[in-house]
Amino acid sequence: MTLFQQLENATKDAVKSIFSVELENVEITLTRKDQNGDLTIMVFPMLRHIKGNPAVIGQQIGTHLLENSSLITNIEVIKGFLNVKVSSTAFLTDFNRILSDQNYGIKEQDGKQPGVMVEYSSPNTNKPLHLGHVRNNLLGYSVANIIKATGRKVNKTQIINDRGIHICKSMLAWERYGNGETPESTGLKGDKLVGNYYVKFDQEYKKEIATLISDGKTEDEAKKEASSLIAAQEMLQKWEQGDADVVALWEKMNGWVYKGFETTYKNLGVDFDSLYYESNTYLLGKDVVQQGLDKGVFEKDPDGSVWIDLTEDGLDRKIVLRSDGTAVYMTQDIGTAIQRVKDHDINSMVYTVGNEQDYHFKVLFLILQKLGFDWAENLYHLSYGMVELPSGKMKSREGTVVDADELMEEMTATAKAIAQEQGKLEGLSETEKEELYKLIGLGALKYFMLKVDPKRSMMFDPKESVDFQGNTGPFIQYTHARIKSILHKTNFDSNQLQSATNLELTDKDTAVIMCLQQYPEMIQNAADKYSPALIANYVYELVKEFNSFYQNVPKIVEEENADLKQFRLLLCYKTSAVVKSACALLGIEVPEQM
RNA sequence: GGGCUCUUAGCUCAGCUGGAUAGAGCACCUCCCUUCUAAGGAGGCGGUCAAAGGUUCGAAUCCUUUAGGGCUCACCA
Repeated sequence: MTLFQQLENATKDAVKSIFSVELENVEITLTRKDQNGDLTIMVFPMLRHIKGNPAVIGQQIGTHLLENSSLITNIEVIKGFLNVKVSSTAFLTDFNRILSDQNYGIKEQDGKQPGVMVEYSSPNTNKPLHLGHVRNNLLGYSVANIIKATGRKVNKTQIINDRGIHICKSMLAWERYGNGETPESTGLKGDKLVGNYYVKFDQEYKKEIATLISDGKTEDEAKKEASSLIAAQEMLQKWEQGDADVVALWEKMNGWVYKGFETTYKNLGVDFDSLYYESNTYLLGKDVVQQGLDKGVFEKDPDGSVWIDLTEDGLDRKIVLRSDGTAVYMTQDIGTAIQRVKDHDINSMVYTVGNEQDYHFKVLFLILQKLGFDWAENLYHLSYGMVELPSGKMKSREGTVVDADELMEEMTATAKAIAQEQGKLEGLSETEKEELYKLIGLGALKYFMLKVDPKRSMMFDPKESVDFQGNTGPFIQYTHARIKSILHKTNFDSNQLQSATNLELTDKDTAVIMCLQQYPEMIQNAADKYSPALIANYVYELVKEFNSFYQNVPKIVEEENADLKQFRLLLCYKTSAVVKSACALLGIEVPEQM
């Protein structure tokens, strides 16, 4: 039981014996730093059940607590705030509770409840991954970790958009304008090579349009009649008919792309438990449409197209099947969702997709609910805002896209430059240094992306790259390394955990313990809100608290009071463990030294 | 035009279910490296929480309206 819970129970008992009132819950917060005390009991909310002056009530409760509980040693009432000073014994007991838990805050999977599927990344195979994918991947991966930490099974997945006219465009350009280049022959990453041909297609297509227009065609006509576009459309038809040559080319080029993506994912530190390909799923969902018609959820128009009318739910009328009987995006997503529940032991899904699709997912979830799937109420759209650049939005046509691979390289280079400039990391081997630069550069990038509330659009300035000071990944990594250094230099052995008793703890000591205490709650909170930002900002707070402690408390190593020294080393030990664990949830590695 | 969403310090962002005098970092100014790692710490400057109403003991937080930004309203995905 946490200190909060203990104090809550004690307060309930106090209220019961003084006022004969049973409170459902008591609101307790950390005491403001400029006030005396550690915890604050809110009296105001009790006024609904207890009539009287809040200050007087607070005083009565406080006095009762002092007399009947060993939890606190002092009280101070200001208006409706009852500030209490927690006894050292209570702190120590609580600290021991935290210490004894090896994986503090992380729950074991019980395997009883069905799992959660978390989808993220979901790239197209005609373009390399960019900054937007980076935010998507980091969010999805982190949320998966956080949900896992609450004890649920998680299946990470991505749906790969590997078919369609855009894929045929790069295939056509490779055939028509290339000389049989391969990743091997060019030394390019496969996704980059294919992406280049997608750009090439667009360039040639535009040239054709210009020529046609100068020949007297209108712009619309030119766009439709350009030979490269027509050829791409024919290629798509051939693909759908299973034409051997087209399929072989498609497989070859997609294979290059997957290899390239694999490298990017590996560098980014994300992975997947299952994969879905749109080429396998794009026909799914059509059978469900018939079920929906039978149930009266959908309606058929005279031209044969099928719709769902959501006007009563405040939404629009939405098509689910074209008049020619082919599937639309929505149909596929319905089918894929059902398929996933069949394929895996899950009853919940998280879709990490940009907020431009908010409406789509609202409709999708509503349709699945109306179709009567019991898991449909456990679907969540992890919607995130755009990543904006100082120059404005990213536009592939204007070449303002920030490439994921280049970005990671730049971050690593920045880490290297700063480290060398400041003479850090001396005494390490070259390979060790290079690994650390990468670890720090990526830590900076990840933390920067994750500390922002997912739903908000965020500003990313590649020029200034990312700061290494203040609320940043490297600061957190750095603090962890320092703690490790302390433990190392004092030959601290975590296997011989012994907590001292009867210590005079300073405010700095208790501040760190208080912060540590909130870790499990933060994880649960972050999982409920699908927000790694909560964890990120929590770690920062903890690390900041620790740094303040570290510089203002007499040097731990030279502490004369043996018990106090032991206690503070334990505090260091647990802080580093929690920092490491929280960073793991964010997908950020922490170094032992830096 | 309809719907969704965002607006907090010069800049980038926190602020968990409403709680005390709104918090960090960057930038700017003062201090602190013979000190377990200065990628650090202590302090200063900086706010009408977009605006106006409302709800109540109490509102950055909830409701309404307004302004501004973003997204979205395809037989595209």
